[in-house]
Order: sequence, then structure tokens, then C-alpha cells
Amino acid sequence: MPRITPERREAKRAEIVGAARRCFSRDGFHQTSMPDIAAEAGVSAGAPYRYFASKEEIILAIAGDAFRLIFEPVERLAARARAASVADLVTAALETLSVETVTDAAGNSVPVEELLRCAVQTWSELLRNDAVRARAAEGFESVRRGIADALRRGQAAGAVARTVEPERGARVVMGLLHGFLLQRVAFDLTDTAGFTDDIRTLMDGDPTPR
Amino acid sequence: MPRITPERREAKRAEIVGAARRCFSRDGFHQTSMPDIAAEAGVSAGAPYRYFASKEEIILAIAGDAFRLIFEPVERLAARARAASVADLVTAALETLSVETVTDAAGNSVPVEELLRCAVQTWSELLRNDAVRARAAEGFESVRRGIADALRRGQAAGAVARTVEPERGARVVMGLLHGFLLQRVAFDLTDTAGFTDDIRTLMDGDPTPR
Amino acid sequence: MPRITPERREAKRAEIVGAARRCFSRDGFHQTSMPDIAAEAGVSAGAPYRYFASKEEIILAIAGDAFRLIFEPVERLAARARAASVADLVTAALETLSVETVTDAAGNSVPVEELLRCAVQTWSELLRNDAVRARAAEGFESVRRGIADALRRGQAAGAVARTVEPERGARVVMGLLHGFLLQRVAFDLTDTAGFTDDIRTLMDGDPTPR
Amino acid sequence: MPRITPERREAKRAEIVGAARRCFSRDGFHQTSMPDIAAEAGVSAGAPYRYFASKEEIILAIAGDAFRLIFEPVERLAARARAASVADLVTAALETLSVETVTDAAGNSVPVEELLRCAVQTWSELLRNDAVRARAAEGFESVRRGIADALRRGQAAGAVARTVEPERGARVVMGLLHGFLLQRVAFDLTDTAGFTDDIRTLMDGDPTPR
DNA sequence: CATGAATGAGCATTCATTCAT
DNA sequence: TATGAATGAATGCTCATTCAT
Repeated sequence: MPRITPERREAKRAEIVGAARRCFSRDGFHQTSMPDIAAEAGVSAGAPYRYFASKEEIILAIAGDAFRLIFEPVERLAARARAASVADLVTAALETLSVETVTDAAGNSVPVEELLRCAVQTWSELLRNDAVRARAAEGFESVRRGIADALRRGQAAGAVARTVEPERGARVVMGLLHGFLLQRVAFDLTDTAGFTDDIRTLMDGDPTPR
Repeated sequence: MPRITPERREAKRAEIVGAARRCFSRDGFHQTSMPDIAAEAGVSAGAPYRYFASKEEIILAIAGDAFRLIFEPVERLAARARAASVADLVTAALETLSVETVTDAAGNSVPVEELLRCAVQTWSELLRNDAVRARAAEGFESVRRGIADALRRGQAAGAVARTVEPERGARVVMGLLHGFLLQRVAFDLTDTAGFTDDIRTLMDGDPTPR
Repeated sequence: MPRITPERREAKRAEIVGAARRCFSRDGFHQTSMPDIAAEAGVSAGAPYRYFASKEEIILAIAGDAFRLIFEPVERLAARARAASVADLVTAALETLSVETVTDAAGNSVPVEELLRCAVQTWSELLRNDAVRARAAEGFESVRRGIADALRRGQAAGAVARTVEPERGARVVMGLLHGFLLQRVAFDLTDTAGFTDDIRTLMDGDPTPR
Repeated sequence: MPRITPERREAKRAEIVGAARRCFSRDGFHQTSMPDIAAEAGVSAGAPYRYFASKEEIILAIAGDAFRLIFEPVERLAARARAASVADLVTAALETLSVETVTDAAGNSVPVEELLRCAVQTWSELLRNDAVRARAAEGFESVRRGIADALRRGQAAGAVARTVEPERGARVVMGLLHGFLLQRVAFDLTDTAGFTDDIRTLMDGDPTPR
């Protein structure tokens, strides 16, 4: 076959990424073999290597994407939020994760469950893969900074206590998000509303109905 | 009757577990080979199989132990706590993780860093290993319940708002602990004091110096 | 009628042969892949297959050519030589190999070093490739016969001992040429003058300065 | 199986080396796969890796051994030779190669034909494998020096012309040996007697009957 | 009991070749 | 004609596990 159009190439790449994500989500990065991915994508064993130089590169693509896709809505939310209390921020952030699917850069629909499972595995992976660690840390920082900014705006508007140090407060918020995410995916604790209600109670002193 | 005393057998098993933990912590469950573990323990390639039926079983032993060793001090703390606010609980819990080493059942000293790295990997592992998931969920529930009880006692003593639903509030506390643990081990954010100070500010409205 | 002129076709074929020779010389017949050759030639991966049915055929083309290009000057020399002693023949032959480049049938300049490296590899290849062996043996015989004839003329002119059996004596000359060629390319022993001086001493009894 | 005796281990290693040599001799270094070697040796696919870290290492063992086994008799001969003319040296050297088999360090009998075929391939290999090149160059130098010494002794005894420069003269002798070896293995020219007769004629001026 | 040699399936990756466009 | 995407068999190597000694 002659030269493929860039669109078709991108589409095929996305198909391989999608297949890899399904495999990784189901079996883990290291229990998934390259033939598994190729079979899931319905292509030959050699085909993925036309799009990725190595399995490592596929892992990096999935790992980077997972965090981006999960936290992009949170970041957008933080950028928009005005006069939001901490509980408001966390509540809104967790609500963006209550959807079934998100849409990736290529317009493909990706189940959030798949992303979350890949995200949890990325935490393992970054312990000894510097490229993954760098990408993950970058994504973490970006979201954390967005939240810190939102906290500052919240302080200006009087919705957040002046005594909160925004940079570190944002770490606490990130901790809550990660903590919830883990409970949801690892222990099937999917009651978002209950979780956010109690955050509200604990932080604002009263349980504002959602 | 056994050719070696139960004590010696237990000691050797502990040595293998320790070696496996060092390997897993360094290289990950699936990047560590059985020969790696045997070499680290200074025993022959076949030796681990006299103590564990398979690699899976070693992973299970480490994974179960990791959570237990990390959260046992937290659980003891929750059981003792009287009139503790949420922030007090989290602060105290995180302080128990600020030590260098903990002591396992056999009296061996285990670096906390090793345990934390194994714990993060266990989150991945439990996604597809039911035995690991069951053990982890059991440990999670046990600690969560302990914290819920502490919250109830806190409410009785007036240190925790009555509006908090203790079972779910405990989930939030667990989320904060896991979230901090992840940041510490994955992103090198080790500033425990800053983290707990801001939790205190966010929850109690003022930053009580520790 | 062809869509491209025979000249252009021949030129492109020569380009591919040149690229293959550079690759083979650098990496060896079997460490060079077809994509390597195509890339070196700056053509598409499929292009070489319009000029050669298989990699084997390219190897055959290079292997045959290598011996021809190296020994053609020797053959011409032997054909011209009058009253040459054995040492004269060897000396003159090795001198034709002291140039930097030779010109192939298509008029392209080819580094001698490249040819020599390909020639050494051809010796390996002919051990199990009958087509290569036949081509190489043919070339060997042709040069050997030329030298045998030169030895006969040398005997007629009194420059070569009558006791030499020309057909076998030519084998000895060929052996010296191959032996020198190997030392030059494999062990970096490039002192042609020293080598021929000693041949002269050994054979003629005195070291005639070249 | 428990620890094997060093003798048995060495024997098995020798078996694998022997199998590899047969494969390499028949199919070439790079046309032989590791499974081929294992099958030829009658062991499992993984077994060779208990004796050699990589295929490269097996190649190195074979390549180094081939030269050693072929030229050791020549070296011993050169060390013993007294008052030998150059033709005597070459003649004697080539005669040591007229046997069917030689015996390796472990006492195993190895067909000379196999060694010669491996040697020719080693010439290719050393062009881009530095370890092989170093080993081959070392072996070459050792034999060359032995011959140079023999030439010096020949000069002292009057059997070799004073005008010969021993170090370089030894290069010529090596060239003749390699040249003959190549003709024998590549072009089936096995007439050792004819070759050495003509060397004698060319060098000493008369054909001394062997 | 302990050893460590042996097994053989499995993996990531490459590459000669084909052929739709 | 020329392209380069696709194929799929093959390769070097690893490793969980077994078991003869």
C-alpha cells in the first residue's frame, strides 16, 4: 500500500492506543504482551512497531494520556471557578469523573474506568520508569497549580480561609482526588456524593446539599 | 518430624520475604524474577519454592504485609484516640509514617520507604489479582472502621461535628492518607508537616502548630 | 515499451548496488537489512525488488562484482606482462590495489576498501551459497589462468625458473595476493612495500628496490 | 539436579561448543540460530545460556578456538625448527593441516574441515566484531612471531637469506598459509603437495621432493 | 532438606517480502 | 512505475518451575 493519509495514519495509531489501553486496563502493563495488543487491535504482530518504537513507548503514551484525560476537566474547572470553597472544588472535580466516557484528542470515546485503571498502574510504573515519572509529575504539577490559583481566587472572594497556604492546600486537594480515585477503582467505592458530602461537612462545617 | 526447627524455618522464610520485598520495592513485582529473589536472599534458585508455592504467593505475602505494616500503627492510634478532631487523626496517622523503619511480626526491621513502594504496586496488582484484592480490601476496611470508631468517639467528645457521617468520613480520612502516601512515594513530596498543617487549616479553620 | 529509459533504469540499479555495497562493507551481508539498503539508496522499501528478485540476488551481484573489480587490474597487468619474474608479478598486482578507488562498469567510483571488505565476506558466503561460489570460482580461475600464462611467458623470457609448474605456480601467486589482502583488511597491515620487498628477497634472492 | 562436577560441566560445555561449531561450519554464524545449536547439541533452548551469556560469546569461543587449533601445530613446529628454509617452514606447516582431525583442549576430536570453514567465517566476523578481531589478531601475531623467530634461526644457520627482514618475512609466510587455507576450503584446491612444491621451486630455485 | 541444572513456553522485536493504491 | 504499509514467521533471550542428585 502506498502512502496513507495523515488522518488514516492517526486513526490507526489511535486504534492501537485504544487496544493497548483496553489490554493494559484489563491485564496490566507487564502482563500484556505486544502480540496481545496487536490481536486486540486486529492487526499483525509487527504493525504496532510502525507507530511506536517499543512497548515502552506505548506505555508512555497511555500513561501520559490517562492522567491528561482524567484531569483535564478538573483543570478546566479550576480555571473557571470563582469564589469556590475547597469543598466546592473537590465536589466539582469529582463530578467531572462521574461520567462514563471522555473524549480523547482524536475524538474517540474512552471509558473512564479504563483510564482510572491505567492511572493506578501508572503510579507503579513511575516508580522505576523515569519517562513515565516525568510525564506524570508534569501533569500532577499542572493540575496542582491550577487548583492553587483557584484557592487564591477563593481567598480573594472570601470563600477560602486566609490561613490556607494555597500551594500546599492544593496538595491536600490533589490528595483527596487521588484518594477517592483509588478507592473507586481499587475497592469499588463509587459513592461520589457521599464522599463529597462528608468533605463538605468536614471542611465547611455543614453538609450543603448537592 | 521436621529436619529443621520451626524457628529456623520461620527465620529463613522471613529472610526470603525480606529479600523479595527489597527486590519488589526496587524493581517491581513483574520485573523481579524468582532467581533475583533467591540471589538477593543468598539461597539457591529452588529454595523459595519450599516456602512458597509460586511467585504469586510471595507477591501476596508482601502485598498483604505491606498494608498491614504501614497501617497497623495508624489503627493502634485510632483505637487509643480520645476527643480527636479529624485533623488530629490525620496528623497523628501521618506522623506514624515519618519513621525510618517499622518492625515486622518476626521482629525484623523494615524500611518504611520499601513498604510504601510495595504498597503503591499493590494497588496495581489488586486490579487483577483477587487474592491480593481481598487482602488489601480487608486491611483497608479494618483501618477505616477503626477511624470511623474514633470519629464517633470524637463526636461524643464534641471534637468532631455531629453532621459528619462517621463511616463515610473515615473514607475521606483514608483518602487523605493514601493521597499523601502517593505524593510522598511517587512525587517525592515528603513535607508531612506542611500537608497536615493545611489539613488542619482547611478543617478546623485555624492552623494549630503541631 | 518501458516507462523509464534503460539508461535511467541502469543508473538506479547502480545506485542500489552502490548503497548495498556501502551497507555490506560496513555491516556485513547478514547484518544489513533490505530497508537499510533502501534507506541508504534513498529509495522506498519496495524499490530494490524491482531490480533484484531477492536479497540473495543483491549479495550475488556485489560478491561477483567485488572480485571482478579488484582483480581486473591484476588480470590486465598479467596479460601485458613480459619477462616478469614472480616477484615482479606480485609486486605489480599489489600496486594496483594501492589506489583509493576503482571505477565500475557504469563509470561509478568505488572505494577499494569497500570492495576488499565485501571480498572477505564473500569468502564466507561462498561456503554455503552455490551461486556465489560459482561466480567467485570463475573469477579466481580467470585470474589464475592469466597469471599462469604470464608465468609461461616469463619462463620463455628466462625470468621465471623452468622448474616452476605454471598452473600451480599461479596458485601460489594467488595465495600471496589473497593472503596480503586479508592482512590488509583484517589486521590493518597496509605496508605493501615491505610485503613485496620481502617476497622479492625470498624469491629472487635479493631485495630489488621497487 | 544438584551441583554438577566441574568435569561434567566442562564436558557439556564442550558438547555445546561442538554442536555450535558444526552448525556454524555448515550454515554460518548468522544463519545459525540459537535453537539450531541447542537442537544440534540435543539440549533445550535455554540450556546454552547456562554456559554462554549470549550467542556472541559462543561465536567468540568458536572463532578464538578455530585459529588456535589450526595454528597451534604450526606454532609448535616453528618453535622446534632448526636451519629451516622458508619453503621448509611452509611445507611443514601445511602438512600439519593435512590431517583429518585435531584434538582440542578437552580431548575432543574436531574435524579440520570444520575448523577451516569457521576460520574463513571469522575473517568476516572480525571486520565488525571487536572482541573477535582482538582474539584473531592476537593469534595471528603469536604465530607470526614464532615464524619470525624461526626465520632468524634459519638465517643464523644459513638456510635463509640474510637480506630477509624476519618480521616482514613472517608476514609473507602467514600470507601463504592463509592463501592456501582459503583455496582449500573455498575452492576445493586440496593439493597440498603441488602447492608446497611450487613454493619450494619459487623460493629455493629447485623442487626438492618432499 | 537443599541444590542448581534443565526445561520449554513465552516475549519483544526484526525483517524479507508483498501488493493495494 | 513507485510507494510504503502491512504481514507473519523467525530470532535471541528470559524465567517460573521442576526434580535428579
